[in-house]
Formats: sequence, structure tokens, C-alpha cells
Amino acid sequence: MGRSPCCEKAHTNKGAWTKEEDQRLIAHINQHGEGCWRSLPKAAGLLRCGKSCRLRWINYLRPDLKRGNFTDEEDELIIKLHELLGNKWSLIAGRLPGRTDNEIKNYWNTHIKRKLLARGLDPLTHRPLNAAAAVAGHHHLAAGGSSCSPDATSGHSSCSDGDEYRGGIDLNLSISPPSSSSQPSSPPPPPHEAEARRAGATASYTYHHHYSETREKICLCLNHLGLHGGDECSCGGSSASSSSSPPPATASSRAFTFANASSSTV
DNA sequence: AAAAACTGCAACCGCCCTTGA
DNA sequence: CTCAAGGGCGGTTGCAGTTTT
Repeated sequence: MGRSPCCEKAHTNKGAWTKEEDQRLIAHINQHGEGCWRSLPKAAGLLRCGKSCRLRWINYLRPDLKRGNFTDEEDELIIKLHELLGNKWSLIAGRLPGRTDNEIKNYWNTHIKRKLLARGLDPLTHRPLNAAAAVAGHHHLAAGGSSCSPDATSGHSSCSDGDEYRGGIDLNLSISPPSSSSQPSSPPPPPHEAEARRAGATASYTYHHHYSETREKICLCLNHLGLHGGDECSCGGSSASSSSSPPPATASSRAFTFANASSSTV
């Protein structure tokens, strides 16, 4: 069964936005706030698809966007998050204040991919290229995730030999709403990726290594990106609880402290 | 100086998930 | 419980700007 188009394409503009369209959109959202994208174009007097308006606002017009070049710190954070999350750009963007998923996705495809290849790492698996070929298809969440970290300097992975990169790792995601989010009274989300998709910020990930007794928590809060060997994160944004607001995220306070990511940072 | 090739980014497309009737 | 509508996301495309030949 077909799906009705999101808008009447015959009467909508496409392509680059004009300044006037931007002004109309900004003015409307300032006055009425976000929401109901489908009816927004009409209300704002725009000949645009609602989706297009949403995208334009989120990716370009939002006042809290940072824009400008990515810092090395952001680079490394993106790489680390991508290693853990795969192409979950919205989740990754949730950890980078002022950055959008689209921006990060573009930056990944144009800069970071090349950067990793130059290091001899497979952008998909974050493993050394020759090793990555051997385990093609076993990466990221869809493949059960991995806490393995390739060793860029030695060309060896820090994975233990026993797990062969597919030890049935269950990546258990639990994410609380962004600290600056206006989302009201959302209950603590269940540890499920689908929920995680919508939340977008303070994240504590728990790896359950079925093949061993170890349980490591990976905190992705901006202040403490790292593994915690069975301990709660001390950052305040620990676990799945959204009852307590995590500390305000500042880029300058980020740290890359993956306990088992021995040398993948540069 | 002009043409070709490359790069980066904004925007679109189509699918999936959630929600509400 | 079912289904349609709407929102959100990831992948892809198109084009303008930049660099190289």
C-alpha cells in the first residue's frame, strides 16, 4: 500500500532557500515555536514541504548552532562515538552541542573517513584495514557492537583473541534527555536503541560481555567519555536515570579516557 | 586564463518508528 | 487492536566553490 506524500509537491518550492524564506521561517518559529511541521509552511506563508522547513531550521537556522570548523577534540569524539554507535548521526550529534546530525554526517564522509584511511583504519569497523576485511559485516550495533579498539600504532586490535570480535556483545543503550532540552517530563527511557534515537544526549552505555564476567560501563557524557569497570559514572549523568540533570556540557571539559581503547586516540 | 577535476555542504528522498484516533 | 498520519533519521544527490592541470 502506498504512502501519501508528505506534502503537495506540485505547489512547493525546492532547492536552495532564499533569505526571505529563511526570515519567514525564523519569524514564524520565534512566534509560535517548533512543532506541527506539516502545517507550518502554510501558516508561515511558505511554499515549502514541512519536512524541508524542519530540516532548514534544524540544520541551518537554529540559533544555537555552532557552525565553523570542527576542533580536533570534536574530531576524536566523533570517531569514538562512531566506533560505538555506527552511523547513528543523531545520537552522535546529541553529544556535540551546536552540531547537527547532517553536519556531522557530512563531516564524517568528507574528512574523518579520509583521516581514518590515512591511519590505515577501516572507517566502518575502526579496525586496521586488513583485519577489517576479515571481519566485514561484523561491526557496530547491527553486528552486536564491539568494545574493541584498533591499535593504530601497532596495527593490532586490543580485542582479546577469544572473542574474535563477535563475542555476542549486547550493547545496552540508555540515554537521558539532553541537559539543555526543553522536553518536559519524559520518563526514564528503557534501555533500547529505538528510545535512544529520540533522546539524543547524555548517554551511558553498558556493555554486557556474555562471554565473560566482566561488565564495563561506557560513559558518553561529555565530561567523561570512558569505560567504567563496573562502577557507576561519577559524572552525575550516570545510568539511565533522567531524574538528575547532567552537568552542562562544555566542549573544553571533554576527556577521552577509554580504558580499553589503548592507543586509538591520536 | 581556461578547462577539468575535486571538494564540501545544503537539501531531498524514502523508509522506519511513534502516536493517536 | 489496527491503521493512517506525522516526525525523525540515514543515505544520497546536486551544485557551487576551490584547486589543479
